[in-house]
Amino acid sequence: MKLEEAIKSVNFKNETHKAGLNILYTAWWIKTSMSRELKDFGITHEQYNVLRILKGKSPEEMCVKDIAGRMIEKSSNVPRIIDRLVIKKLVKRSTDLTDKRHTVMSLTQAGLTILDLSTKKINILFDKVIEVGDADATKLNQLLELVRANEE
Amino acid sequence: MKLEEAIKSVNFKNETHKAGLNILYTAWWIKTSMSRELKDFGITHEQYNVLRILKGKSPEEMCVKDIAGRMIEKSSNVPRIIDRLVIKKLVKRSTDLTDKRHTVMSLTQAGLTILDLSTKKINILFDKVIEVGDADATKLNQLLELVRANEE
DNA sequence: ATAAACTACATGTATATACATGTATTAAAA
DNA sequence: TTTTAATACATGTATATACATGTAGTTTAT
Repeated sequence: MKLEEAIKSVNFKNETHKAGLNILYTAWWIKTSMSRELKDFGITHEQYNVLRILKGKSPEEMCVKDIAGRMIEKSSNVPRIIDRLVIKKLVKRSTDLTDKRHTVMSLTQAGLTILDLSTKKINILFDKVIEVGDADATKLNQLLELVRANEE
Repeated sequence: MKLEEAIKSVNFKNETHKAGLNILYTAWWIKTSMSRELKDFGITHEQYNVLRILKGKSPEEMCVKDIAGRMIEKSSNVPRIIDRLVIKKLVKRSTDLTDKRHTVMSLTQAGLTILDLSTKKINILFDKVIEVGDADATKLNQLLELVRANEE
């Protein structure tokens, strides 16, 4: 669906304003698509993101700060997302004994299984549904970096 | 900041996967930038969005469904966002007498003032901070439509 | 060695997201 | 006309976002 239909608006101030809204809408679209795939596994896309980050360093343990630094949405409340993963026994949490301020996390076997299964679905989403082609994806990445070039 | 630094990741499955994460991260960046500008006015970017939508039809009143249909994030809970705008007296809410299922909203004078002032700040964000140029913005819009082309 | 500052995390509050369910009103069907 | 279905919205619950504050543990400075 074209942006114009999606938000029932035709008069954008200019192409840059439209691009801003288009990025916000497309991000919502991607998140919704991801959530739909993850629903069967009983995890949210934020919880999936944490599992994925943990696997990146696995079998090494990671502390909250390290995980937070890898989150896409920087204002995520990582301790609380982990609370839910611990309840579902997908993540193990313990205190680092060399520095007791650190809480360290690692995937459980169940967490690894859920992650592998759900990643298959997410990969289909990114490879089959989002069909932009390599050259266009590269161009898109360049343009998005340009959008954020003037860091606040 | 490059995506790689922002999420401390270098191994993306492919350019399309990277583009997906890049869209999510850039959307977070834009929302955060908007929220910072809106903070002085005591409104969130979702509340700003509703005010902007109301102005689009002003002085005509709009019902919840019409507003919801114009929201960027389709799963927004419009009645509750409006609750907060009504408390701040930025929006007036009443029941449509021709169909009492409809709740109709319109901007108050205060709402209009807040909207005009905050829009000045938001426009600076989109015109000065997000400096992509018209041709690049047009290309970006094309590529984002391509990302969403396979509607689920 | 003790106080002060810093760090990492937990927790609290307000708002938003995502989705399910309840309720009043209107329209349609039997 | 009475029942049934549909519509529009309000409300409830779990989770997440955004941000402030509290607290335990560690480091630094005196």
